Amino acid sequence: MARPVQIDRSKALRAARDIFWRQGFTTTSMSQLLKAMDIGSGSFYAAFGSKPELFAQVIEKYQNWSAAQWERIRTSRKGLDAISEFLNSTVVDVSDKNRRKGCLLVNSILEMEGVDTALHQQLVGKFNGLEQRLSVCLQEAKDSGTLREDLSVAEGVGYLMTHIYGLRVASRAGLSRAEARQRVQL
Amino acid sequence: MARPVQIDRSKALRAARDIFWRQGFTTTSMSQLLKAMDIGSGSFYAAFGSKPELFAQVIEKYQNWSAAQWERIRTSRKGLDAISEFLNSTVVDVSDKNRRKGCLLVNSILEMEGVDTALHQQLVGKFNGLEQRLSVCLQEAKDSGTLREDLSVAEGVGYLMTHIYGLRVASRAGLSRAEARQRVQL
DNA sequence: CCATTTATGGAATGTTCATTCCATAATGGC
DNA sequence: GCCATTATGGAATGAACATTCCATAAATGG
Repeated sequence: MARPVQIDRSKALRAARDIFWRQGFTTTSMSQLLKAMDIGSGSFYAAFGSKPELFAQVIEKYQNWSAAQWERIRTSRKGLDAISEFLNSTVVDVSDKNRRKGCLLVNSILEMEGVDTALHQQLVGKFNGLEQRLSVCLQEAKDSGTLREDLSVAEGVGYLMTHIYGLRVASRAGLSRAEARQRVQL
Repeated sequence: MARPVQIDRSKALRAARDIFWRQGFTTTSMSQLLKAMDIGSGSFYAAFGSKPELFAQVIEKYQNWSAAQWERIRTSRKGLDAISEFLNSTVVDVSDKNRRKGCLLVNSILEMEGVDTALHQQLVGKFNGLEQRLSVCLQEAKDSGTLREDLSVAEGVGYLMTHIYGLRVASRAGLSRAEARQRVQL
């Protein structure tokens, strides 16, 4: 009937994710983006709506992937083990040299502050989901007695969140994977 | 002889610092900047050169102020006391509601990555100066036996740097001063 | 009080950006 | 093989941006 769609949607989304990850949303221009995704502007606007809408879709996919990874960890581990495994995966996720720069979610939270308030809030909400998950694990550890006696669950969560922010950001600022690995050993 | 300069240079620099601190370099447009500094474009380019040059001057001033604050702490405290006091001052510095957003230096390191590589490197260098200072304090603590036995100086520095990054970034993402205060108690 | 010099801020400039427009291309049904 | 339909990518558009230009303003020495 009509000309069929040529673009590979998920391939294009992956390319967009990677360039946003490396350069951020604002810094990445439409011309760079189109070149990276290897499509023309006509197809782009037909398929993804606009630059901000594409970004939202990329974030959504990343978030789903990240949540799935957490589920995978949780099926085999509980308490401090789960947390430790999560920190290890964070180090890997965050330091994939010259492809990625830090954590896409955290980078975007920082960048969108004051640029797109709605998206910023949405991102903060998603990141806070992590706080819930960590809290559950710490409670498990508390119940089974593997958590340090003098540490409350709330304190532990605050400590971990700060540390996780720090890792994700420091790696964007040039921390090597080896250094990051060291810093994960509590 | 000629018309005298009307602008108050240090007042203008302070205004520029505050708007950059709140909004970042890229997001702040020249029209916003000129309004905040309350000067016209003619005077601006005569006095400060360009938007990036102004930014460099602002960073320089901030960095000097920050170094001076460190010196002040060091005159009265040593070892872990100095570090603890530094963390307290970080919390205050970083969470001055609706005037500031996180740490100007860290914010700029993150923002300038891939935008202005030269400035980015320069900023990372300045921030790494902190690593040196912390290292000296931890060594003092080690020597006087106040540092936990099982912690090396290098490990301690890595831990602290991650935590400091985390604090400065989390506060930009909406951490309240009260929460930040809690997280400073090791 | 005039001439000279320099500061000032708003108007003009040229560039870059995201987005839209459009001529062309590619398909399936007839 | 031609028609209807929709995808495509490059050219056109208009807004926003940093910077420059310039007529005017404000000062001092003569």
